[in-house]
Amino acid sequence: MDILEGLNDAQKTAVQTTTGPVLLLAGAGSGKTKTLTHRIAHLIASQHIWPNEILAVTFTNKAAREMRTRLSTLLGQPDTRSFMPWMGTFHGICVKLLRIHGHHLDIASNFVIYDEDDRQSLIKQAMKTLAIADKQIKPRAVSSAISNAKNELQSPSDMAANASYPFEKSVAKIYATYETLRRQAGALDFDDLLIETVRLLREHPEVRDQLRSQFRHILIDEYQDTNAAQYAIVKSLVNDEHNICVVGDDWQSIYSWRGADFRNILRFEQDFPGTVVIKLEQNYRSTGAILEAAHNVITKNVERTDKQLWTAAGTGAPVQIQAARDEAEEAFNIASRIATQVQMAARRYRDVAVLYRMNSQSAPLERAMMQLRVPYQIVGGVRFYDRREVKDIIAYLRLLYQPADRISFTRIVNVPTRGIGATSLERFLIWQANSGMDIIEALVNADQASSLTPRAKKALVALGELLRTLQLAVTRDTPPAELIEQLVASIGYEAYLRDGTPQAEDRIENLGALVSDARTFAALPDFLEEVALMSSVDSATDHDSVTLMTIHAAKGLEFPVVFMVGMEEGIFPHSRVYQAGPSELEEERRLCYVGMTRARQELHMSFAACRLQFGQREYNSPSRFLADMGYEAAAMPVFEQSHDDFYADMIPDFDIGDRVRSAQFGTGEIVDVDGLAVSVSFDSGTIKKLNIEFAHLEKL
DNA sequence: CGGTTGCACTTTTTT
DNA sequence: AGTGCAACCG
Repeated sequence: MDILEGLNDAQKTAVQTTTGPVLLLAGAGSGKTKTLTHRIAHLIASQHIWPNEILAVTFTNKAAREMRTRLSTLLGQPDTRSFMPWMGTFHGICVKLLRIHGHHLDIASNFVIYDEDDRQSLIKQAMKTLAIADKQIKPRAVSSAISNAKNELQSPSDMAANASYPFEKSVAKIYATYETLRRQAGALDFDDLLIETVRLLREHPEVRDQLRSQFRHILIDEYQDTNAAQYAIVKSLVNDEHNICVVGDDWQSIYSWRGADFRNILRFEQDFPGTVVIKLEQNYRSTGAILEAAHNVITKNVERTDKQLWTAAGTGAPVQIQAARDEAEEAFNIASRIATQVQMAARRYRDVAVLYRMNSQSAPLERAMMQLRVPYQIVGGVRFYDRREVKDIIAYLRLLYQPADRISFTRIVNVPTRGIGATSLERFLIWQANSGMDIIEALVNADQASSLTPRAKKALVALGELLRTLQLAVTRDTPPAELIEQLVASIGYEAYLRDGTPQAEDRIENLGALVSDARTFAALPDFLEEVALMSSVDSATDHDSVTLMTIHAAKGLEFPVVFMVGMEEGIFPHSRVYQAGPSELEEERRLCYVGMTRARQELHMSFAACRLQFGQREYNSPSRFLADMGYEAAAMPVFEQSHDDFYADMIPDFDIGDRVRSAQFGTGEIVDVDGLAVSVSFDSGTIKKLNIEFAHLEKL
C-alpha cells in the first residue's frame, strides 16, 4: 500500500509535512480533497495516529461522506465509526460537542435546532411580546441583524451598547427577547451551534484542554469561508503542537454575506508562526480554454493573492457564449442541446449541470426540461425538508423530543384542524407558561385551565393524550420511521392532505419519502439532527439526470459540461451590488470564477435580452463578466424591444430536403428538423441526428 | 372558528 | 407570476 502513489510533488509535500502548521493554497480543481484524504490516511497508516485523534472539518456533509469512503478504500478498512476520524461540518461537530458538554452551559442535551423559518417565527413572537409592529421592522431584517451579531460574537447587551439608530435599538431589544424565548423552548439556532461552542471552550478550560489533547491533528477544508466564530473554535482547539492543516483558496470565497472572512486564510501565517505554505497550482479538472477564461474573469479583482493555475490537458473547446431572446428561449436552447447530445450518446444527463445566480431562475429551465423530456433534479431551492407536509411531521417529532419547543407546537396545534384557533392557543400558552409544566403535560391537564372554553379544553386534552402516547413510544426507542407511521395514522394526516388539490398526491408521496429517509436512522435525535443540518447538495440523488442549482450550491463539485445562464447585468452580477461597494462586486466575480471552474470539458454561458421578473419584463445588457473574458461588448448583439427577429440569423436555418456537407460524414440530405437537432441522411447510407450548433453543417 | 378572498411582496447566495 | 398572509364573512 503506497499512500503517496499518484500524487504530484506539491501534494506529496502536503501529505508528508505532518507536524506543525500547514497552509495549503489549493486552486480550483487542484486535487485538494484527494490531498486531504491521503494526508489523513498517511497520518493513520504511517504516523501511528489514532483515527479519533484526528479532527477533519469539511464544508458539507456530502464532502465528509465522500472523504470517509475514499479513506476506507485507501486504508483497506471498513467504513465504521470506530475507525474513522471526527469528520463533519463545523455545525455537525458543534452539535456533537454540545450534546455531550452542553450541560456546562445549561443547554439541555435534547435541544432542538431552529432553521431560518423557525427563527423568523420566534422573532415575530418576540416582536409581539414587545409590541413592535412588524410593518415597521421586517422580521427578515431582524433575523439577519441577529445572525450578524452572533457571528461577531456580540450579545444582546453588546448590541444595545453599540446601538445608535432607533432601528438598532429595537433590534437589540428583539434580540434579547428572542434569546429568552429560544432558551425557554430548548432550542439553538444555526449560529448558536457555533457560538455556544465558542463559549463552551472559553468558559470551561477543562473541556477545552481535554479536546485539545484528544485532537492531535486538525484539518480544515474551505478555510477561506470560515467566519469569526469558526475561527475562534479553531484557535482554541489547536494545542501546543500546532498540528493544523488548513486548505483553501481566497479566489473561491463566496460566503462573506454570511460572515465568512477570507482574510482568515491570509492571516494564517501570522496566527501560526513557522507555517509551511504549499501551493497546489496544477489543475486536473478543466481544459486550458476554460481555465484561461476563468482566469481572465478573476484577475480583474484587486483584493486577491497572485497565482497561476496551469493544466497539462489540452486547450479544448472554446467557451461558448450564446444569446437568447428571453429566458424561455435560453432555457429551451439548453434543454434541446442536452437532449441532442444525449441522443447522440456523446453525453449522459448526469454529465451536465446548469448553474444560475438565484433559485428563482430555475423555473423556465424546469419548464423547458419537462417539455423536452430531459430528466433533471434541482438541488436547493425549496428543499425537501422545507415542504409543508414534511415540516409538519418534523414539528411533531421535535415536540415529542423537546416538549418545551413552542415553535413546533404552534405549528402543529391545529394541524390537522382540531378546532383550536388563535384565541384558545394564546390562552393556553399563557396558562402553560405559568403552570410550570411542559407543553405535553400541560395539554393533558388543559381542563384545569379556567380561561379556556369547554370545546377548546376537550380538543387540547385529546391532543395531549395523543402526544403522550407517542412520547411513550419515543422513550421505548421506537425507530423514527415507525414513529412517523404511527403519528401519521393517529392524526389522520393523509386524509387531511387529501384536500382535493392536485398537489395532494405529491404531498402524500413526500410523506412516503420521509418515512424511507427516516428508516436509515435508528434513533430520533440522529434523524432530527440530519434533517436540521442537511445541506442542499447533501440531498442530491445519483440518478442519471441533469443537475440544476445555484452557483453557491455547486461549490466543490465538477461536471463535464456546465451551462451558466442569466449572464446579464442585474442578474449576475446581481443588481444589489450596484448599491453596495466594490467588495461585493469582487465577490460576484469570485462567484463567477467558481461557476466556470466547475466545468471539465465544455462551458456554455448564455444571456437573454429580456426576462420576466416579478411578472415584469426587464431588459438587461450582457454581463460585464463576459467582457472580462475577452468577449468584445461591441461584438455582442444589441437588442431592442422592437427587434425580435435577430435570433433567426444566429441559427442557420435548415429545411427538410436541403443538401449539406459535414466534415465528418461527408455530404447528405436533411430528412428531419427538430429545434436544433437535424437528422441527415448521408450519401454513405447512414442517418445521423446532429446538433447544428456544433456539427458545423455547410449548406450546399 | 374556519374558510375564502384579495392584497402585498418577492429575489441573492445557505449551514 | 406565484405565494403567503391578513381581513372579512358565514
